[in-house]
Amino acid sequence: MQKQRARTAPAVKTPAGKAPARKRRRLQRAEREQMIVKGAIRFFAEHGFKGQTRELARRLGITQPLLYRYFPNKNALIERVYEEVFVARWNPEWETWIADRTQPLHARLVRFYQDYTRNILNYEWIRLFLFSGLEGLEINRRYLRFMRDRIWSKVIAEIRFENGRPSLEEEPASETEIELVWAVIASIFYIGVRRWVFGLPVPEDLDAIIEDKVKGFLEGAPAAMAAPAKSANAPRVRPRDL
Amino acid sequence: MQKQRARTAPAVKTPAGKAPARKRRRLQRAEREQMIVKGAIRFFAEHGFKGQTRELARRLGITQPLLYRYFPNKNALIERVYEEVFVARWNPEWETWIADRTQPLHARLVRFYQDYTRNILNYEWIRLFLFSGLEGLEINRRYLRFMRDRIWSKVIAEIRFENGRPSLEEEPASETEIELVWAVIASIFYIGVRRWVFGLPVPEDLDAIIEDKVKGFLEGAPAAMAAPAKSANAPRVRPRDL
DNA sequence: CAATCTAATAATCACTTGATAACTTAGCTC
DNA sequence: GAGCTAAGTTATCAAGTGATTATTAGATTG
Repeated sequence: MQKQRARTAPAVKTPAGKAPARKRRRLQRAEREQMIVKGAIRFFAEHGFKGQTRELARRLGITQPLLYRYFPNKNALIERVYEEVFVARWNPEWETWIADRTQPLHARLVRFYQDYTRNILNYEWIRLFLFSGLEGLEINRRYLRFMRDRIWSKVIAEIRFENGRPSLEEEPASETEIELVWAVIASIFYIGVRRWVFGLPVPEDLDAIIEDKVKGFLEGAPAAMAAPAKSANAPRVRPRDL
Repeated sequence: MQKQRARTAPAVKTPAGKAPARKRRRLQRAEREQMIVKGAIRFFAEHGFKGQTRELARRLGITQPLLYRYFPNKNALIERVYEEVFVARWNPEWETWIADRTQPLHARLVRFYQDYTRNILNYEWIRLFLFSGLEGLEINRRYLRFMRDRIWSKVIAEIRFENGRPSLEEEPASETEIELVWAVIASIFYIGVRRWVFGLPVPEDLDAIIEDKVKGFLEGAPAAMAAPAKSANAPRVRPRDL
């Protein structure tokens, strides 16, 4: 709670020719909005969500209050950024591809992983995802849950099917299985972290890397999954502090 | 440049019994300093370096100006946090262990990687390292350079020696070699990211995982390194946007 | 080309936030 | 236990920062 000082109408009077008077460019509402969102995505990916609205406006070449004509507050703009990057870029066909049993599993997975990689392996996605994770934001958890429910479970189901093992309804996914499926994306994600967080050089031919990973995955995973999970049900401890 | 208003001495007069008057606990200078540093490490690991000094002070149970009796400004405190986490925790023996040819290479590497993992796989290190990377801070780059020069190069040198290949003086480390050495730590680091950034469960037995990774590394790396680097000298492109 | 609509700006508010200066007092010394 | 030293607090500054209000002006319409 903070006391609201009674706002006395300030009676603005332009001091007749003083400020540099920026040339005012008038855009269609939808067009300007899109421009703001696009700029905000880049801006927040660079500076995190604590980046300042004034600085964002400056980079967009507009005044800061204009942002508030398009979004009620800063948080609404941030929400929109998430929507645009994590939700709108989600390809619903991924689930279809993975489950399409007219194709060999290897081909399905390579197709999915390659397309998914194109989706997330860019400056904006990687950094925004990290920022949202570091702040413990709900969007981040939601995305990870979604990924697990929609993608990983399907991948596991298909591998089980391929190897004549029980369905997920009969036997829920083990930690080992989830772990193995995670590992593929993890290594791809980490390429992005190295590139856009640590500024390190990264390998060139992503498609080839993904094909390698999927190959290794399909060679090793089924056996590991079928095994009675030597450490899968072992207690999970915390390495150190907390 | 910002104009400095001439500070008129405000002649503070305590309003004789008004504030809740916190019980003042007086510590030795060194003791208080250590307490502040320790609290700051945790605090900045949670909130990033944009976390506010007032909030930090509140969590320490002290007043905010007291911080400025120990550090000239916020940045000095941040520098100290880095010093404490990234520099002071560096174990100079690591380099010795790796190069100690009285021991088998496998044992040396397992010993190093396990100890190094204990060093970095904790809430504070992982998150502070990410925050510093996201902000593009010099400490981050410096650490990575240091790691490459002091550790990776030695690991590569030892593997070369083990396999009767030319020394690093005769033939500088290839991208492939660096890539392979990186991969081991990368997968360990990523366990920390999953745990302390994304809040996901992680495998329990780190020592076993590391032993596996080192084993895999020593089985695969020498051959891959010796190969004429099929993609090592290939141009490195950027996946998408920038 | 004047009327009208609304995108865009200028001015400013209320609160935040790193930092400083003046004042207070815990606790040690003799 | 008076006096002193320095650890700690109170009050406050000035620039920063999200948000609001009143005004200006670019484009479209008839």
